[in-house]
Amino acid sequence: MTAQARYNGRDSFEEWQKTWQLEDRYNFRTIEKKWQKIWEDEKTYHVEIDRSKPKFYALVEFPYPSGQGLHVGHPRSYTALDIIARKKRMQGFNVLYPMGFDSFGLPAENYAVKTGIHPAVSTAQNIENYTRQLKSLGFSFDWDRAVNTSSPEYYKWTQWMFLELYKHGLAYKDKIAINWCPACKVGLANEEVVGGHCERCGAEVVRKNKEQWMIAITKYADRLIDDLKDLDFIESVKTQQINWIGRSEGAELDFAFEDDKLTVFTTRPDTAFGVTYMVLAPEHAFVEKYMNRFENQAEIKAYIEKAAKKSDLERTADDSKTGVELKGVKAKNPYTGEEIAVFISDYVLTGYGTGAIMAVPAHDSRDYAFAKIFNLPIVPVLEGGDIEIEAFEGDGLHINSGFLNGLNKTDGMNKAIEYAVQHGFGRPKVNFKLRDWVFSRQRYWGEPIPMVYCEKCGWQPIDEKDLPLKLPMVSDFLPNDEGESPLAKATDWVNTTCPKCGGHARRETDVMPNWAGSSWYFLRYTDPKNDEVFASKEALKYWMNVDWYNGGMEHVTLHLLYSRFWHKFLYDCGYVPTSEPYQKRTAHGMILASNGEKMSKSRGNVVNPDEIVENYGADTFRLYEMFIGPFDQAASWSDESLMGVYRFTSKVYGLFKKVYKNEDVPTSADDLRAMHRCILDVTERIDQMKFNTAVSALMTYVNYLSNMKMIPAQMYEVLLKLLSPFAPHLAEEMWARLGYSDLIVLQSWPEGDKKLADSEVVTIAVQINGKMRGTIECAKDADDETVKQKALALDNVARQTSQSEIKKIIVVKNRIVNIVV
RNA sequence: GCGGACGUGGCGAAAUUGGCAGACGCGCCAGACUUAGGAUCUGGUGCCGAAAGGCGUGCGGGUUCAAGUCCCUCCGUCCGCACCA
Repeated sequence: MTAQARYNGRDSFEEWQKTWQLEDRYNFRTIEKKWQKIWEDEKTYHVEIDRSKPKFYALVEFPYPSGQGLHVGHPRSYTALDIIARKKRMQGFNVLYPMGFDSFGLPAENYAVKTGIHPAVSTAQNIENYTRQLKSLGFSFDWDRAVNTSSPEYYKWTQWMFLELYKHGLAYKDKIAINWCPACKVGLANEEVVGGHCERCGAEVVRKNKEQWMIAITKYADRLIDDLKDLDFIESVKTQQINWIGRSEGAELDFAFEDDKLTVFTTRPDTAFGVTYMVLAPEHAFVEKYMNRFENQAEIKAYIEKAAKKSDLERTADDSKTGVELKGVKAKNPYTGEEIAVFISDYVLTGYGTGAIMAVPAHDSRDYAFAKIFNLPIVPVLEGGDIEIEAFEGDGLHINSGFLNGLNKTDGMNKAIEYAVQHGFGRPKVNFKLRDWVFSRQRYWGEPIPMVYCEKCGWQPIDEKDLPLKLPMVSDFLPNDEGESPLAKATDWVNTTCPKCGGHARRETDVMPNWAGSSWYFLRYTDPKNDEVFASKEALKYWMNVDWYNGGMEHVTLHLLYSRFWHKFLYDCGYVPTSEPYQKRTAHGMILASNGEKMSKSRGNVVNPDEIVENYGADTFRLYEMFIGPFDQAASWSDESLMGVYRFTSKVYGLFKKVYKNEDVPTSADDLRAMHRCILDVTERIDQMKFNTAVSALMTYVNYLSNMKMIPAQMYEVLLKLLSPFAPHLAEEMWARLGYSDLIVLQSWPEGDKKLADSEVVTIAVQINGKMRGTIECAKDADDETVKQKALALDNVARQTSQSEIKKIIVVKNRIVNIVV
């Protein structure tokens, strides 16, 4: 149908008006369901590779389908990228905007323990419920591409990728002290320990030695930092990644210790002349090895035992330093030849550097605190600071430092390392806080690790053709106190044959962590049904990278780091075409309850999205979440503000009565200005994620239209197009009522004209000595002299300038005149 | 302790990045129409003041013709990390 068709055969406004009997209220319940069905039936948002168009891949973090259903926080992110996706579509891009479910995880398993309902059953129900809720909000997801990490078709490839990691030597088994949650009975990655407590249940985490599958993410540490510089990530995300990886450049130095070498890592080799003692972590190998040489063995053993019992939290919560001297032994400073005392103390960590330090109390606050307690010498080797008060950690010129004297920090460091290398007792060294990724979980509801253990052949990967290795059905989901996975009880499944020798072997009973499936899901979206490969080269080449990825700040250290690593590994193997998965990453703020607290079931302040959709409609809900405040900041829910947006949608609906054909195109300069201003503002603000002010711009425009007697059709059509990414159902409905038979979401995005958007007459503020005294109306870009004369002619100005001398007049074009007297 | 973000009406917030502070919305006040329903419409609304006018962006200072915006000191809030040598 063409534009002409819409007023067919009618020539008076009144007559035209009669053709649409508007209900008094905007009936969103019927309207929204109607359009959702049409979009679904017509597969409006389904995409395929189309080389005639530029592609755009918009991604949001897929949810864990919890039993509580969708949280009002989820749609904030989904709506934001839905708006971006819809706008890009209207701008001619081939847009991939997919959704799926990260469906392995602890809650489903805990629920199973409590109720006996199998995780597979509850997960399927929850996914169904989430899908219904998401569809009720009118997102433009391509549902044909939905993925589900707990389906065998999906985790087949997660397992396959694990095998690739194993074959490339990046997955290995190691007995290490892991973070153990005694309540969940599960090993946790460092990333899952928050302030010494289990991220999930809050119980205090203890250390426990266990054999675990590890992934050598540290091999990628440098690249994970360095490659950030070419990415369009918000600064806070980059900073968090960098801090988490924690690169420190320094040196390793060997100190003579008995007839052995005691190696330390330091970032300040320049302060080596100020070393007055050394400290080992209580777990350091030398303590055990040389125990019989120490004079105070009983005291040392008692200290080690005490330290072992302390959790990390206890160790760090108490920053008063404790320790024991290893009496009877000395170390030798390689720079000075001086003999120094050696201590053990739990302020030195076993897992970082070499587990031993050289202590420079004059220039390190921790060493300083320790030296004060144990009355050890404090020798300053840099000028500046006062060691009577505190350690001096700043820069200065070296003193008491032999050949380093007179050098500053940087020069001193270079020289000190150079000297150590020449004399064979040291070398430059880079250390990272990042540890290898603990990849085993003693749990049921996760991807089985496709490895078997044979007495003869050791750990063996299962054959690729046997993938997926399906998770067996069990009915008892409790791990035992030894921390063995529930899978250990499925003996039929556990006992198998060795792929190498054919003899008896046992399957790995630990499963993968939740982070595994989410490390590559964005790749699967490009080709979700493929059962030959995880995604075809063609699909990956066309769709990757993700152009814009939005998610929560809570995932920017863990998930983002893991998935970047995982992707880089696949890139190195030649399976994906790009070395980074996400070109742009943004983050949204949380939605809090009205009192500013987090929403939670226990607090009873949870807002249910279903109720909002039922009572106000999806469009109002979407608009409200965008209007609530700056997108990247936390915002509190408010029912009253929601009403304001509801009024707005009703107004848009009501305006239809005034749309009239004889005024098809706006002619007055004011009308044109209002329209083009709105186009430019909304367009720009969507790109910048300033959704709250984009909605404001729409409101301003609607207020303008409300004040018109009749609305030229084009002005209303532009409103609908600009509104359609935010409130797609309403826009679609009114578009259809205008007489169009094709969908508004397939129309092209309006072009704003900057010239028409600007006024020919500008209001210029007039100031005297920086204080506002009045305003004048001038033609746009009027020359300074005209503006000056007009300003001076103002009553208010004339009165004040007559009494004093004008020193200077500053004219800022189209903005302001400031008269200095 | 370290790192980051931030502090603007009664409230959520805007401010073209140095140029009329408070757009837009909530709430509130007044009026209209109605008085069966979170109603709708019109106008007003930073503070003090009857008015002229004055004062206003956490506090104090500075730069500038001009500061919410830039610089320095302090205070406060939130979020990360937390003995990483």
